[in-house]
Amino acid sequence: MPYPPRHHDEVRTRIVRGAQRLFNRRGFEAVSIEEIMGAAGLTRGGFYRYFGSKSDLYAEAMDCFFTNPDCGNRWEGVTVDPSRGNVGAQIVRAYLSRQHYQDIEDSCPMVALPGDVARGGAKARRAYENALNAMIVHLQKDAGEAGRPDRPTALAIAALCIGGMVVARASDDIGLATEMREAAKSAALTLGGWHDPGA
Amino acid sequence: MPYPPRHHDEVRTRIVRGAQRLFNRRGFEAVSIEEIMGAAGLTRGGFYRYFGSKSDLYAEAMDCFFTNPDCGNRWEGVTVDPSRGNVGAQIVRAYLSRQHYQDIEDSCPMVALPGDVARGGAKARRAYENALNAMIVHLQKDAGEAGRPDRPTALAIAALCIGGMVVARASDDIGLATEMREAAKSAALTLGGWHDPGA
DNA sequence: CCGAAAAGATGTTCAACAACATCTTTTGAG
DNA sequence: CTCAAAAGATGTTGTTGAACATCTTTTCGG
Repeated sequence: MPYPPRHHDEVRTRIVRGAQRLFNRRGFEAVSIEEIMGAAGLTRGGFYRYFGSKSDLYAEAMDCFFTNPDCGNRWEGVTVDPSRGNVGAQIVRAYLSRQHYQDIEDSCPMVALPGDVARGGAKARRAYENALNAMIVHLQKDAGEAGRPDRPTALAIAALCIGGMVVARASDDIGLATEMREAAKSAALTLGGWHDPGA
Repeated sequence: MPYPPRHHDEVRTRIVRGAQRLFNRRGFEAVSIEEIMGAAGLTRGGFYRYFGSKSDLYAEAMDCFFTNPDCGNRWEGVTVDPSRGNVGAQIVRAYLSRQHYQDIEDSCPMVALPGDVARGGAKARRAYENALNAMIVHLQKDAGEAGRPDRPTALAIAALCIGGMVVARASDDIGLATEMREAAKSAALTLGGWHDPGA
């Protein structure tokens, strides 16, 4: 069997990675299979050797750094370092950072795609849910002395992170968008019991 | 000039109303002009007598009950009554209600369309921003003795309302969705200084 | 170095859509 | 009652898409 067994997986992840960026930027409907394959350096024909349909790929594009450690969502220098403790606060700051706000293509899919997902099939919604659950787990993994937030609090923090960014991205005035990010960040840090050293 | 001058406006709002529902359910791209006009009882031809393009209509479909009192977003019996005081708490409860969660078509566009808007033109983003600003104003219109929330708090409450609902809608498990709505509701009420009488 | 299988490129089909042009109907003003 | 303007219906065009079939190229095992 020609081609090393790695090759198929390599190309496959290359397709998914490119598709993530395209979906993040333009949404599910507006992206064509031809573009997706083009981003991976291929032409449309081979697509169905890797995925049963566009929707199938979509669900896989929901992978984010909460579910997949090496997914590479780092948002320009904003990193989350588990060894530094207080993971929850780190996540909040990274999530609502200016970098994440600007970096549409490498955005967390939970921010960029919730509308499409809500309208999509169960498979996409399950993938979204996975990412969300993973985020909750991370938010509760607080190693600091502040104590872990309970589950309802962790859910509210997630809502603030995702909601704050969604709203900021949908606003035209960058001033309002910034205000929203900061307000959500501050509220989330307070909720978590993590002190808020301003911007 | 035949046709009473009212007629044009009547048909126009009929088109917008129908388009809102269609956009809420299926998003911008997936809805065709033919469907929009069909929902208004017309055929596609007349569309361009009312709107310059599909995008123009889209911006108008962002109208919600924060910007337009008689927009009719009432979510099945869940009403906001300014005379009953504590408007902020009423908004939070209505916004994160089961009814609003289920009533996709009559949903607040800020929940249903932020993704499309973020990807769309400046006109749509300005319309979204209008709705958001109007919501903030209402959230600060607290008439109770609890005192008005300050602006950052109002922004955070809005993020919780919109974000909580967005995430709930994108999740597959209705249990998680409910949990999220309740957690966001509780956190928002606490933030506002309004007591939280549970579900 | 050969050939089979995997990978990828190209072709086809059918359907949908936006935008606009043009034709037909409706309506109230005079 | 008439007619012109507004409203609405229908036709046209050019484009794009998903899905799948089929052809060509690449690659590595023997």
